[in-house]
Amino acid sequence: MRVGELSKRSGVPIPTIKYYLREGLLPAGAATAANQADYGDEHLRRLLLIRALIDVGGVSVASAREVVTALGTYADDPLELLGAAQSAVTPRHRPDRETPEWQAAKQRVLDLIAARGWLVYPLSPSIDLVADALTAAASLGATELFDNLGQYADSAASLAAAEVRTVLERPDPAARMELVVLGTVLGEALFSALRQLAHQHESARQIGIPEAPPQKNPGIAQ
Amino acid sequence: MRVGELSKRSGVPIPTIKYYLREGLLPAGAATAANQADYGDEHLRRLLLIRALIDVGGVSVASAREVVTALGTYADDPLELLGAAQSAVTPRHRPDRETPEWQAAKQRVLDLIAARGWLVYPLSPSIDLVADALTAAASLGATELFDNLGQYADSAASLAAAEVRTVLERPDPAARMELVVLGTVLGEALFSALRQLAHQHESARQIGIPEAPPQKNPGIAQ
DNA sequence: CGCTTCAGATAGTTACACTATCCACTTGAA
DNA sequence: TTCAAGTGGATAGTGTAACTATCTGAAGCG
Repeated sequence: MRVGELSKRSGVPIPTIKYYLREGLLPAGAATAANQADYGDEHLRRLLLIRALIDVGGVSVASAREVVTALGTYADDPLELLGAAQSAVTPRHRPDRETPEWQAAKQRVLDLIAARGWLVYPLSPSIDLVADALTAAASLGATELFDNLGQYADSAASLAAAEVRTVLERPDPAARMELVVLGTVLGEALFSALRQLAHQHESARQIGIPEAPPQKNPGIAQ
Repeated sequence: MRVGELSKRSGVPIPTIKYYLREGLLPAGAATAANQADYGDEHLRRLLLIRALIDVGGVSVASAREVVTALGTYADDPLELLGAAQSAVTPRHRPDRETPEWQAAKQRVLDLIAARGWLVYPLSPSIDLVADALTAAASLGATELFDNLGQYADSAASLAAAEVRTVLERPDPAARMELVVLGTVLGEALFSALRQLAHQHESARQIGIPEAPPQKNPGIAQ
């Protein structure tokens, strides 16, 4: 197929496809003439993956490129791919990490990891992100928010266990690697939205519903 | 205090503080002369909140403004504030939501909500975000990732229940409202980082550790 | 008195993610 | 066979976001 059809089938505008080609997110098609190229189903699939990362996962174009590059580079090493996908998705940090408060928060995270016997890369940026959140909460006097850090860790662990199990059930290795990436990125988007809905429900339940919702058709679901 | 000290105590550069003042994220100080103003602890606190939202929560400046505005507007209505904070944090959507596949995904989400008796705003953007993730996974043939959507919902519910309980334990209403916002934004950042760590652990455990990690000092924690 | 700092205003910068044109070819239906 | 529509590749332009820099005239302060 040529760009026009690729565009129609993926829903991505032609100029954007060209942009992704330039940026190296999408491999070039097979050239059939000086100004003609042929794209296959793998291009369509790659394009859908890119759009899932960018639109649903909120990943930047640069990070998406790193992810798809890692998909090629670590085609047989799920652990490396997971690390690459995670660090690509991890935002650039701004917080000040030199303060003693931050160091204490990081130590708390390391203790949590050690207490649970978690096997993680000690240099993983995720550790610092947890410390960032703890430090920010503490600086605003909201330490009680994360008093039960253990419960967060337990929930995370049980979700992760189920996801990894699902991924490993895939027989085809190439498809399995794609699932690693999708689980990392889409799983986060999905869970965070579900968490918001659960917040709404629990707030309404524990506070009571003081007044009718402000929208048209104001009924509460179920 | 004057800007210089506000800057030193918060770690935010003076030009950035001025920018936040211009953009209405930070209220102006009390004017003491034509070109002098006085800032208090509430300005410092507000500044720390803004930086927590932006740096740790990854919220845009525009969304941060909406959140702090909502903090003032809904000073006595936690449910409204929660809704405002959630929609401020929710990213703008790109995916195509007109396809029958997406409609089916949305129906699945609505069924899940109904089955659990969750009390949520039927028009909440979070519902659409869940449908987006489901649709993206389906378009790439990864439906098995979210076969156990129920488990995600259960985890989200138990986390949310604990957080809402923590927030309601705060006696001071103003401080409680700040906790609503912090719980929404920081809680997400924290959980998503913990989830990544849990993924590392579970992957290593279920796959086995094929080789030494690539970093210097390559030991695995604990 | 003189050096620093300040508030407020305006203008400039960098990064990002596209989007638009242009050109010299192909393609494919009439 | 013709010729509009489409194409690959290159280059340039757009709009937004989040700062960052500079300027001006007026305090603050030792």
